[in-house]
Amino acid sequence: MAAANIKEVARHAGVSVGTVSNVLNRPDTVAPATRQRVLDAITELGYVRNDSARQLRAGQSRTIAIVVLDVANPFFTDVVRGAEQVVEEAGAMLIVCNSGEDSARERRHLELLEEQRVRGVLITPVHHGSQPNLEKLIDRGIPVVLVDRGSGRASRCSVAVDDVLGGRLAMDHLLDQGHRRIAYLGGPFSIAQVAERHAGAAAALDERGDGAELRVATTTNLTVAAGRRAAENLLALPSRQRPTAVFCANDLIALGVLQEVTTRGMRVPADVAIVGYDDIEFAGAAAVPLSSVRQPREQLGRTAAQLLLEEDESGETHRHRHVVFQPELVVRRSSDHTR
Amino acid sequence: MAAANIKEVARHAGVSVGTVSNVLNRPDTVAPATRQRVLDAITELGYVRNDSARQLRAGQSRTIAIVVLDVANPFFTDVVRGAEQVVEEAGAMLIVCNSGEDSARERRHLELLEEQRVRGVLITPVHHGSQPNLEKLIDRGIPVVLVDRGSGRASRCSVAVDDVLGGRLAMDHLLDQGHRRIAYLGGPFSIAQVAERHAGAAAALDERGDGAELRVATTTNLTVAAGRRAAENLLALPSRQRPTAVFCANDLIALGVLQEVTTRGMRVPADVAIVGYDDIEFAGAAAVPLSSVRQPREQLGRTAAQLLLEEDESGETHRHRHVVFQPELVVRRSSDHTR
DNA sequence: GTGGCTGGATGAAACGTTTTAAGCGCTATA
DNA sequence: TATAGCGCTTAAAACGTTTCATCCAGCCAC
Repeated sequence: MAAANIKEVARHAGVSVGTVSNVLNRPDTVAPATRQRVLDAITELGYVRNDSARQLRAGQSRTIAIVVLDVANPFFTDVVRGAEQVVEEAGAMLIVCNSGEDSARERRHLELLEEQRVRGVLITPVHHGSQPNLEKLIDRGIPVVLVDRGSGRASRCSVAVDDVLGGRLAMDHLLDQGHRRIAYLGGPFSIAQVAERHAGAAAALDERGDGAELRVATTTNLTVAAGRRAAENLLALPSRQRPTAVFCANDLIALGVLQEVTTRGMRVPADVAIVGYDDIEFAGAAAVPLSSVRQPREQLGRTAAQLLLEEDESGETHRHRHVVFQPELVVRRSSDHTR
Repeated sequence: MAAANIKEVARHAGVSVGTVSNVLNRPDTVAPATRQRVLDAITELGYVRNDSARQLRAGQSRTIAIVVLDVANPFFTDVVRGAEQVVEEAGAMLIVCNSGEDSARERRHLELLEEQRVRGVLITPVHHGSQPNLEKLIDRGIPVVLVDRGSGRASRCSVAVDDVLGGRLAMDHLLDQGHRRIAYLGGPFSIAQVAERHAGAAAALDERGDGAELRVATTTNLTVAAGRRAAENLLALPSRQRPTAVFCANDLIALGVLQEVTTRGMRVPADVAIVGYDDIEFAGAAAVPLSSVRQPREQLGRTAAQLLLEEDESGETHRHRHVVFQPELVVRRSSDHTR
């Protein structure tokens, strides 16, 4: 069956195209009898609106995009679910794009999204600095909301969790536990979260000033495998230099470290204590339940989507907002042997 | 800056619209000097193609959709990553839709996708039976590939892992370990995988015929929380009836069971052995490393996307194919105390 | 000098909607 | 009997591309 268009429907129902369009978009402006005839024709022909034509005419699509660093990271999947709720309530559609922490892919996605004239973009950018393609979207008047990045920039809204505070919480806890040789694992530092969590940890350590030291081991990305590799190097150190505690930039890294440590027959937390970040669902179910810094993930997504819709509706009068949530430390056995 | 269109670019470069279009789509058919002038105009005006108009004219979009049961399930995120690779190589774009195991949402998504005239759809349907919206897509000539569902249907391609075999592997293993009271946890049974894994387990048990029994506990969905709830009920049974082993329809359920069992101070595998399904990344890192049936997830996604592109290109001459992969049992401590 | 060919550019049609001004047949009011 | 207003429908323009038939100038072969 060839795809029927509005014209055929009109012919079939013995009305004009305009009327069919009205039935579709403002049903109450057309007489009941006519409306029914049109609806019958629609079902009979199996007519389905052509969204391209619609969008072309409207100049804008009804889809909102979210560009995340990693679709397979439970942190982002939860953010996506939160955003989804809000977007669907608003009758729009959310499409998920995966930059994979690769800024070339991110650029490609943004280009395509601009071509598609999406209604708005939620994004956790790969790099902190300004992204030309992102600026271009904004110039074009497409609302952009930064997710999980507290930008003070005036040109866009943002939602974020205070990563510096999160780093502090983790570090204070480890210091309280008596650790003095501590490592921070994560990377690349071009990812703002990685840098800020570190900054918080470093600041907390400085303020204590009790001679504890913080060693940094940079990873190439934030996956379980990367965590394992980083742990290998750390554990190879002579025991006098080896850190007694590790603070990881996210839970995937932390799980990798945990795997490597136990594989080598060392004990957590006795030999090495571990604190992760994100408190993903699997953290509590890990071999040794993982201490982690919890973030309100779904709420992050919901709020981001709300800000976006708000901006889209209010247009010129919109004032950009920056919402910052507070993280919370969840202590489990991986950093506290009394549990 | 107002969105410049091709007409303005043409005026700016002193050529016709047709020429600009040629520069964009067949650069070699236009004289180098002219081409350069056009390109300059494009960058100067910040021109970006309007995809709606393009699609309208072309009658088809360049996006391919994948509709999954749960974006937060690591099984599907890996399938998505596999599909993504292939789709992007082909210069198309993959959009991810989440049905959330809800058939109304699935329908809504399919409607929108049809309106968008997507180039093809990869889908793990919520229900096994025929989905009218899916049939409609196929009628319209849009290729559909079933993912993780071995449909013998002639009207579409499919990729799947042999779930019956997977169920067998798990059950044979548990029987080998000496278990005689075994439970199967999962649901709803309207999800084909849930039903087939059970069927495999039941068949294996029948063939042995050594008086072992299989109790079924149905869950409302396939999440960690559901696993926990189901485990609560099982563990409340008097110890003479309580199963000594649990085979779970997926790893999320299994992790939930594991959490509940350990929370109650019982031991895995001594008191209850557990086997999961999917072998997600977190299975090996669980409190008690989880035995699980492994599936080639990324390959599933890649193959599905390949079949789709193949069908899209070959058109009428295409013959539908059904690719079935073999699962593999990974035994870890949760079902084998000797490890 | 004519005819044909070629590389390059053009103009117009077409894709399927939505929107807007205008038209039509009525009834109610003056 | 005009006139205004109302409810419904229509025709046509517009959205921004791509494509295709056409055209033109220059060149070569005869």
